[in-house]
Amino acid sequence: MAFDMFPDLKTKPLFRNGRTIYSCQRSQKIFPFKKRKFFDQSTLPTFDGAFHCEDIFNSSNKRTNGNNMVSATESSSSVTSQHASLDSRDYKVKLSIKSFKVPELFIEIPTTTTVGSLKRTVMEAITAILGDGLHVGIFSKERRHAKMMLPPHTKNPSNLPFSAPGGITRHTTFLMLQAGTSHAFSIPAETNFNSSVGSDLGAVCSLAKASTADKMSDSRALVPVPAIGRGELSRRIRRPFTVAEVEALVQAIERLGTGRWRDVKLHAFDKANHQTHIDLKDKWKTLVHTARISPQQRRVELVPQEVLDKVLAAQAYWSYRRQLVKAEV
DNA sequence: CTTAGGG
DNA sequence: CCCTAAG
Repeated sequence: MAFDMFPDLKTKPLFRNGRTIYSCQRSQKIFPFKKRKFFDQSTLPTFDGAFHCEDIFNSSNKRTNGNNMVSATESSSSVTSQHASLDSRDYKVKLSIKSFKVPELFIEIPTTTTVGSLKRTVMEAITAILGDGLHVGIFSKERRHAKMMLPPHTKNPSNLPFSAPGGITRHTTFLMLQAGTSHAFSIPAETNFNSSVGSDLGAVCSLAKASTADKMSDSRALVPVPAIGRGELSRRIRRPFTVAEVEALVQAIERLGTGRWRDVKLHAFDKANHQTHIDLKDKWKTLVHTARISPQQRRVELVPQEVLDKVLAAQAYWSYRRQLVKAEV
């Protein structure tokens, strides 16, 4: 069986199964990535840095000609191919590729790399190598570890290197290549540990973040990627609200109500805090939503239930007041 | 520039 | 978080 890294684009798509097709629509914007859910739906149950795919030609389609030959790369990957039937007319193929690796890919990554820019950087590097013939998409799956498995008595683990109340955010970036057939490889990517603490007062101060992203500082740059020159496309780095910030927000809303986000920002948050009044508004929106859904539907309990109760109460109160005001007019 | 909502 | 129509 012939192996070809990137089969002809004109050949029939190998994976017609809806669950194994990864279409990378890059019609408008490549980012933001909101496909996270895509991976969470157990789409890739065995995707632990490895790649797995399979396709079985329906036995009814017996007269399959050679165009549907299964092809895959053999570069440092283990491929297992098995014919379900010895009958040549009954052409069934089950292909499984695990541990697909791309050797020798060095990418310069600036020390201040964020997950977002890292995806962009990798994207550009890949496209630079492969050219325009392939569609390249990068998806990231992130996990949040709210519980750091600390001893019960360790209330405030401020002695730990990275002990953000919200836990450590871990990112894993997957690269999906598509060209008739789907190849994929993954790279572990970790950057940006955000750390911030809030005081007991209303004001919230943010500490300098600890960045650990210069692991590749001395890596050979196979593909020179401009570290700058794409500022317009970059997003702000994602900095999840800490519990302290949420509490400060809730207190401010209780006092000022919803709809005065600028004041909320001014009163409850330190001037230097990175969260803008828009962020506060957005956060309140998600807080209300979180408070309304059942605890089971929430992911890791970042915000204490007690605080969420206050959210609901405040939201109900100010929502009611708004109705009154509107009615009086 | 701030709000308010959808993206 | 971003984008933006409306105040």
